[in-house]
Amino acid sequence: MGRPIRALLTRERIAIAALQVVDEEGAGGLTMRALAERLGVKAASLYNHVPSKDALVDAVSGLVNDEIDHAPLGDPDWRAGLAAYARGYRAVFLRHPNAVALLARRRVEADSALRGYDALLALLGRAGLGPADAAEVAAALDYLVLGSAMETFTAGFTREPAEYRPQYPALADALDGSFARGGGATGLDDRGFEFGLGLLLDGVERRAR
Amino acid sequence: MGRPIRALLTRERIAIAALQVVDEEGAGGLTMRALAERLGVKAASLYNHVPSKDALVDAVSGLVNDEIDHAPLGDPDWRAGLAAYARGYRAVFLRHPNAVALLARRRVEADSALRGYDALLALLGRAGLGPADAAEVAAALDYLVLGSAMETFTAGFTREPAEYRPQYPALADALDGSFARGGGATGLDDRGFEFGLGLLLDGVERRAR
DNA sequence: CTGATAAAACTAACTTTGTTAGCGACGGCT
DNA sequence: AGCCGTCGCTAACAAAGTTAGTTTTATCAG
Repeated sequence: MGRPIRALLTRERIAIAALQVVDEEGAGGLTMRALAERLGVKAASLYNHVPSKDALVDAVSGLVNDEIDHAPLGDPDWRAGLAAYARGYRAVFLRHPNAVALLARRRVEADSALRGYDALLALLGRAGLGPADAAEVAAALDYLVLGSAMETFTAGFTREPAEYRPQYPALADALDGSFARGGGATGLDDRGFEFGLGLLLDGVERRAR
Repeated sequence: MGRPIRALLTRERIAIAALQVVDEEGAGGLTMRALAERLGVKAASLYNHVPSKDALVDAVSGLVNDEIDHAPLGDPDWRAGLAAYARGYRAVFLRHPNAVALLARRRVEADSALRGYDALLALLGRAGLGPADAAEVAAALDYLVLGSAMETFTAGFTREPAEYRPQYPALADALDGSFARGGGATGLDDRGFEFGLGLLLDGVERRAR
């Protein structure tokens, strides 16, 4: 075919398509050939724009991270800002559940990620925390968000609550009681996250004095 | 070679070796051929004991989960028991950092895992929580433990604090301040986890009334 | 305008890895 | 003793990441 009149690919277009594949078919569905086909191209052509699949995954990781909105961290009301930031942060991961596994163990080298942490720590400083305390709170917040995005909790209980009752009565009670509050399985995940977030916000307030 | 006098392999021995490989060389190093070589055997022989690599990963996942000690959940002092359980839970993941990614998105079907959740929820009931509240606390605890095991927080900051200062002053302050408390990067991770755990325990106590 | 160079697509092929098929020696049951 | 199932082996396939080399075309210096 030779070089086309107009370039068919871009590093960015490739990354976007890759994220689509991951979202639609899971991380396992992301193969260079499948990705190429979606872009109307052959697999080898991707290597004119991306050095390796590993680098491609990094680019996808960057795309997802860029969806995180850091603006709430500038809110003068630190409590509202922190809550909004944490919820938005989590929402991004929930929008790309299949990508979480890809992102989790990657290094944070991107400038935007570092700026996000800097803004988060600055907000905690404004809330009245010393630097070392702020670091611990930021870590705990990170754990809560990331953990809730991995969502092993309700994802693990695939059967009906009643089926658990004979062997695991406390588990069945908990699932029944939680479902009664509405929202089904995601409702429980959401409330678990909100519970943790509320504790964190209160904890910041208490430690700030 | 033909059948050996004494069977060389067992499903269990294979899983143990697989976990060793993952621990030593990362999840990417786990190939059927590498695993077979470690066991003094050829790759195809593994399939006499394990139906697929996916099933093997499940077995590895089970091994790690079995390391979690559920005994503290029986402690009559629920607060001490819950803290010990959470720390032990997290310690297992920290002992197998490369395995976390394998475990995270797997279904919880194993009996031991369900029994663990049942015991956890029963403990929360003894602490005075209703079933729905207990479910939320259990979820939040899961998020904290899992998130802290994934450890993206300090793992992301590979440079010296001073190098961050020009662009990210609040981040540099936080790292400096945290390192002053000792323990280096893991110290920060530990304290972040302990901070979250303390909040959770206090939150349970408050909600129990 | 022309020609050299680099970009960007392609085809073909190599390597690694999961997996299957079929062979053969050996233990254990009838 | 004889059969059968076990269990390791060799050989090979298919899928997937990657590389080499070809071809066409944009770009830019002169």
